[in-house]
Amino acid sequence: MSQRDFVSAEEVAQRAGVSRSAVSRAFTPGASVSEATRQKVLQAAEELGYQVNHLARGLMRNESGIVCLIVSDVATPYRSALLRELTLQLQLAGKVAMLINTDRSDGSVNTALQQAIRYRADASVILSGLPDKSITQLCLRSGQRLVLINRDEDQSGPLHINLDDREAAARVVTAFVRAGCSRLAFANSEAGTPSLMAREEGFIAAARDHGLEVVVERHGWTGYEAGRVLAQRLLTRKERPDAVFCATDLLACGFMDAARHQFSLSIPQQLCVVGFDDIEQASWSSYRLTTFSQPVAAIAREAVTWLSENGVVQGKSLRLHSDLVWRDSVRGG
Amino acid sequence: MSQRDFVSAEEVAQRAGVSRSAVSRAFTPGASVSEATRQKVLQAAEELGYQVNHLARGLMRNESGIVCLIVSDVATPYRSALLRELTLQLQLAGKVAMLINTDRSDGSVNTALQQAIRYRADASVILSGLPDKSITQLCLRSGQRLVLINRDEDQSGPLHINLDDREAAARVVTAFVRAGCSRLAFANSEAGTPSLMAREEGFIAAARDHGLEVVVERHGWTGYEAGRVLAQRLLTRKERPDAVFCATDLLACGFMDAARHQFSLSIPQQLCVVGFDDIEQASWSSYRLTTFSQPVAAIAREAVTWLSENGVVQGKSLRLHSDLVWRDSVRGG
DNA sequence: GCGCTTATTGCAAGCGTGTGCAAATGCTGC
DNA sequence: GCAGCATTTGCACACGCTTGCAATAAGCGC
Repeated sequence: MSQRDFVSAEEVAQRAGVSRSAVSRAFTPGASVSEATRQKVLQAAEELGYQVNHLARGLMRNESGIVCLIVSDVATPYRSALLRELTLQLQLAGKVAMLINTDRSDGSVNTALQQAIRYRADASVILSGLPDKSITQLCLRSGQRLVLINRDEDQSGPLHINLDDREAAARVVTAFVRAGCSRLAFANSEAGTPSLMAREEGFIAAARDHGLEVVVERHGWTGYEAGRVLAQRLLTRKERPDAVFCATDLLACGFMDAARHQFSLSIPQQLCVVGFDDIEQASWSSYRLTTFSQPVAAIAREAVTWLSENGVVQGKSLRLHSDLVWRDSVRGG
Repeated sequence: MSQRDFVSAEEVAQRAGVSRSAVSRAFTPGASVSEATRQKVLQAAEELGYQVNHLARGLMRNESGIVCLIVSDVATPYRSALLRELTLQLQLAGKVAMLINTDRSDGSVNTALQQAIRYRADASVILSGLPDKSITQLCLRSGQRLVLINRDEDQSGPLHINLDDREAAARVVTAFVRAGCSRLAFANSEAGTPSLMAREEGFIAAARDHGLEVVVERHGWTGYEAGRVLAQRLLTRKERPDAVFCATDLLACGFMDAARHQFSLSIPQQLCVVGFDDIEQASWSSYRLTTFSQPVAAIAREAVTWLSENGVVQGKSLRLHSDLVWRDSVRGG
């Protein structure tokens, strides 16, 4: 262990010629200190470079100020956008984000939550995977709040934030039929996330309402490469689809690239494509993808306000709306 | 404040019928406990859902296990890739990442570092911006380690990790002349980051060695949109460049899209483009961009091993090599 | 059983902070 | 000057953990 020597409140107190409690109070909003000593303390602190020890404060207050963000595939555009928004909002609310990267194994979310408990995080936000019920129970019992984003699976304690995936999928169908498409396809990943499945099911159901069948393919883990493979599969069918809804923009990008460069199809003339997430790349002029925007800012805002409410809060379930942003990958926008 | 009630070592001790110290030792690798009591403790802990309080442990051990990652523009492909690698390596090393989002204002890195101090982070890794020397001094004096990635600016305490930007830039020049290009341009952002400037200067210098002039344009903050603007500026010159080195892949993507869709230029026939970072999009078939790979994994590994060495460490400066990955945006790869 | 060494155990102090409580200080009106 | 009050201040304990130290238990050769 290296030499660690942070300046403590004691030293500040001595320099300012006051008691240690005065120092503590000077850094506690709303505490009973005269302006005079407050200034003395603040100056001494400034000179010494004192910063309140949040480990100790957290220990006393039983409130660490830490919020744990549990997420896999951080490097993915949608995930990182949500992450940015969350950290931003958290900082604005005076909290700080602890980032835990999970892989796709079941246990990894559990260990992440245990880590959150060890650091006595005020709350955890889960963006990927699903923890065992026993662990969530432990969290709630310990007084740790939980936010589940796009994880469905209603439990009673946590805050659930979901999108209107099914309705969105229905809107895609009407867009496709309005564009004159009839051979619909859905390109999904094998991840089987609730929100992805909701899009798939919603799409199939809405198509059926229009008397249309849907060809579904699933492959890989919601990335660009998977999109290419799905294109390979779907575009080589004898009845080639003329409209495909991709569960994700990343899939859509891969799909479009394969469709154009490998199958020489022109979009939207020969093939209409819709994605989901509205990642930055969807707006790039090589894609100009029609897609649904994830209301990341709203999600983050809802999450942060809920978890910084004081008093005992109860879980609730929010369903946010995702706008269809029209670009050029569907005819007749 | 909500009801917070985590289970403490005391309760575990009671249930296991041992003293509180025994519990502590059972969770401390290498401590002196008999296997029998260790098992008793572990079982009781399991039953109660006990997790060691790392706030308290950090307070005692003077070592929080927290490493602070300070970064702006998290949602950017290169940044998020580096972030992923860092969090991964940190977790492997038994540390946990605290993520602080900075904006581009000068003070924001400073406040971020203060936050790091407040949580008594074992170390901070700075991916964006540059802290005031007074703050870095405070960190080092307090025994907090500092890693600066691609920030140049040699100070003595921290670990510096940089790339061979100048050499890389020189390699681009030779690639361009080998492709028969003669009207070189450099597309940069206004950010003025040391590494970006090193690429610019290296490029100009190497071009001069070949008797070539370079047209330089700078705009915006290293994003796709800025790339489009730069294309606008550079491709409307009477002497239109036939080879452009973009300081960043993101710039390059914007540049390529504008060049193709707006100026109807074909790449690499009429225009050669090289980027930097090797973000995922660079490999997408709409771009197939020749670029330099950032050795993110190596960067993260170096950073984490350095900051988890024990004993007092001294700063050092590492310069890593970035490979040129050849794709199709330059003739004659 | 005894003396010896060695592995375990419990006690208690301490890490840096917040906060209730009582003492002290300042202020007002007379 | 003094009583009466509101505001400030310091003391001391608590938070949950680690760890040095002394005490106890265990093991061993005789």
